[in-house]
Amino acid sequence: MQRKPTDAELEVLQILWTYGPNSVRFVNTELSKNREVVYTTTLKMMQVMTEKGFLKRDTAQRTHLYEATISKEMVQESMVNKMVDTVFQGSTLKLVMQALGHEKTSSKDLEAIKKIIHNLENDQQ
Amino acid sequence: MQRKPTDAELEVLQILWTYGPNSVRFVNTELSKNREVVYTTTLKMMQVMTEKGFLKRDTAQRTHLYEATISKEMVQESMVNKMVDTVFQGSTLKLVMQALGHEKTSSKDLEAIKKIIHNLENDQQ
DNA sequence: AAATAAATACGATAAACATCGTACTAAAAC
DNA sequence: GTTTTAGTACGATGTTTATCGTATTTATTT
Repeated sequence: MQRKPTDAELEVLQILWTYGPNSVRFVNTELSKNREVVYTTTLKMMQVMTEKGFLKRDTAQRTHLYEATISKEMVQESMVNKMVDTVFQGSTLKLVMQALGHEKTSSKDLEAIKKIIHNLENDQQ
Repeated sequence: MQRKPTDAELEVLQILWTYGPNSVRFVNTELSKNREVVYTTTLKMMQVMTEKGFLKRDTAQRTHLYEATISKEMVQESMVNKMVDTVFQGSTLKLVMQALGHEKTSSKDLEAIKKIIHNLENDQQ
């Protein structure tokens, strides 16, 4: 991943991650649920994203199908790492504290996190 | 906070958050430890950041002093929230899982997180 | 006071982003 | 077989970002 995706590009990726390979029309319709976008704007963006290597496309049919080439997990990881570095002084703990402290985390989620910690602690020995 | 700070602006903020109000010279020297930056580039950036409202400056002396007007906590919170929304489907849990799963979190940090969870669980009742 | 150093002000520029209009092309509908 | 619809291609534009050079001003040194 040379450049990181921009905010607008993340919106496109999010849709393709959720629904799988799809047409420009589909992505544009999804995007339009949040904000106004002209069809050719979405088209151009997805073409640029293909040049950048974020997407690949299947041109077999008249309606081209685009697919994300970078995984959600990769992007999540690189974004988390970058954020930890730039605003949390390299401390994952601080990030987690922020995330838990300012959100109303459900007790079900808290339980899940406890389980993860439990597993990590066992692994580390 | 109208616009969010760019990556380069975050570097400047980070320095001012850490060392408090300081001169362009100081910030530029700090930045230069990581990468090459010409003095006037840093100057211009800090002037722009002042226009944007990210910094304020004291021009009483010939050497102006710049200070961050947005707190680290505010930026941290807005960045975490944005990230949760854009790449974690609104789930703080997923973010925390990512953060804990892919970093080597020390057992001391894990203990700290357990304490936070404990406190949250008590608060919620 | 003249020369040097250190600061700010300002404008120019190149690249990246986001947006959209127009032109063209292929399929579908009539 | 025309007309209408739905798609891609491509270029233009305005804005933001990051960068830096030059000019100017103020302080310090000699």
